[in-house]
Amino acid sequence: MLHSVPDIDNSEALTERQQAVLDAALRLLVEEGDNLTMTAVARRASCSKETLYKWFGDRDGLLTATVQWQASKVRVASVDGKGLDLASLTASLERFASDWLKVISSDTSIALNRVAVSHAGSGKDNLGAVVLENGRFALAKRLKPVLEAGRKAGLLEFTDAEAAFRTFFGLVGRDVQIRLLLGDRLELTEAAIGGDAIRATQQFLALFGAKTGPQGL
Amino acid sequence: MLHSVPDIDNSEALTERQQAVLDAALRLLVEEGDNLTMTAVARRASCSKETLYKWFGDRDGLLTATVQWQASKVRVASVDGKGLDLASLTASLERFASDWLKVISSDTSIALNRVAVSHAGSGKDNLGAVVLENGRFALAKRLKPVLEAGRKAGLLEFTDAEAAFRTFFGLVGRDVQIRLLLGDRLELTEAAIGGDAIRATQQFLALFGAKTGPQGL
DNA sequence: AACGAGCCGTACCGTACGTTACGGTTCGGC
DNA sequence: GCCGAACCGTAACGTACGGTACGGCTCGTT
Repeated sequence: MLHSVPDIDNSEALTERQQAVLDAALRLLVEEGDNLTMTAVARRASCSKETLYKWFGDRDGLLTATVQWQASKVRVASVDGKGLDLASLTASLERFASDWLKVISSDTSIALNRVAVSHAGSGKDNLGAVVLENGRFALAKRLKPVLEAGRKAGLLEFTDAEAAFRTFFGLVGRDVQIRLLLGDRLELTEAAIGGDAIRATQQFLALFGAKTGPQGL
Repeated sequence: MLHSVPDIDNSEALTERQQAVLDAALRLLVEEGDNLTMTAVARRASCSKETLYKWFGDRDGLLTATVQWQASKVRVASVDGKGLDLASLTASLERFASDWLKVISSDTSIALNRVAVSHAGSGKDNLGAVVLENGRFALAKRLKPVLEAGRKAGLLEFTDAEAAFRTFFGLVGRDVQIRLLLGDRLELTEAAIGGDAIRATQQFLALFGAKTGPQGL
C-alpha cells in the first residue's frame, strides 16, 4: 500500500517563471536522464544557480519539484459513466487503454519513471510515490467508477473493483513499461496502440463481461 | 526489438574469488543501490581496488559483470511439455507464474532492475539488455514451447505465440513490477503469490483455452 | 632459499559537481 | 531619480569518488 503523497494538488505556489524553469529542467531530464547538473539546468533555464537553490532548496528539491510539476500535468482523460450500454463502456475502456499506453510510452513519462526508480532505493523515495500516485493510482481512481457503473448496469461481473482494475492494467500494459524503462526499443505507433487498446478491452470483457445467455462465437 | 546480447553463456572465465567478489558487489548493490562506491565494494569483498580495476576495467565493467553474474544465476524453472493434458498444462502455467512472481519480487531482482533502469538512459544500456534478456525474454523462451505444446494438444488456441505469451505476462505481473521498482511497499506472501498464479492461469485459459463444446459456468 | 606473480591495504591525484558567495543589472514602488 | 528586492552570471570552495601508484605480504615454482 502506498502512503498518501503529501499534497496532490500542487502547482499552487508556482510562478510562471518557476514553471518555465521546471519545464526546462524537465526537458533536460528527458535528454540527459538523472545525471543532469545544476549548472546545466541553470544555463538551460537562463537563470542563476542561486535562484535554483533559493527556490528549490537543493538538487533533490529541484528534481522533486520537476517530477511533481510534470506528473500533475499528465492526467489521463476521465470518462463519465453515464452512457451505460455496452458500446459506450467498450469505448471508454478502449479510450483509457489507449491514453494509458500513450502516456507510458512518451519520452517524458519514461524519463520521469527512470529517475523515480533510480531514487526509489535510497531513503527519501518521494519521487516514486509521486509518480505512482499520478500514474497507476490516478488511473485506478478514474477507471474504477467506470467499472462500477458497468457492473451496476449489468454489463460487468466482478467482486473486487481493485482486482478487476489490476487485471485490466496488466492486459493493457503487459511488458511494455518495463521494456521501455530498460531501454528496449519498442516503438508504439498510433495504430499499434489503438489495436492494443481494442485487444485489451476485448480480453477484459471476455473475463469480466456479464454472461448474458449463451454467447455464440 | 532487443538486440542480441553479446554472449549469454557467461560465467565462463570467472574464478571462485571473482565470483565471491561479484557476490559481495551484488549484496552491496541490494543494500545501497546504484550509489555504491568502488571503495565500498573493495572493503566488502576484502580485496584491493587495484584488483577490482584489473579484473573489471572500470566501475561500469564491475556493474555489468555483477548484473550478468546474478542474472545468469536466476533461471526460472523450465517445464517439459510432455504431459499434454489440461491438468499438467495448468500446473505448468501456475508454476511459471509463481516462479516469475517470486523472482520479480525478490530484493536482488528489484535492485538489479533498478540499476539497469538507471543506466538505460545514458548511452551504453548494456545492463538493460542483460536484465531483459535473462528476465522477460528468458521467460518467453521457456514458456513458448509449453504454449505451443498446449496448442498442438488441442488445449490452447492462438495464432501468435508471442502475443499469447505477452498476455500471460501481463496477467501474471500486472502492476507488481513497476510498483516494486518505484518503492511501493507490496509484500507478496507465499500464499498471495500462489493465489495470483492460479488466478492468472485461470484467466489465461479462459482467454486462450480451446472451446471444447459449450462450457457451463 | 630465492624469486616473481598476484593481491591486499592505503595513500594519493584529478576532476566533476553540489553548494555558496558576490558584483552587476533590472524593475517596481515612492 | 532613488532604494531595495529579486535575479543573472560567474567565480570560487569543498568534497566525494573514480582511477592510479606503491610498498609489503603470501604462495607457488624452481
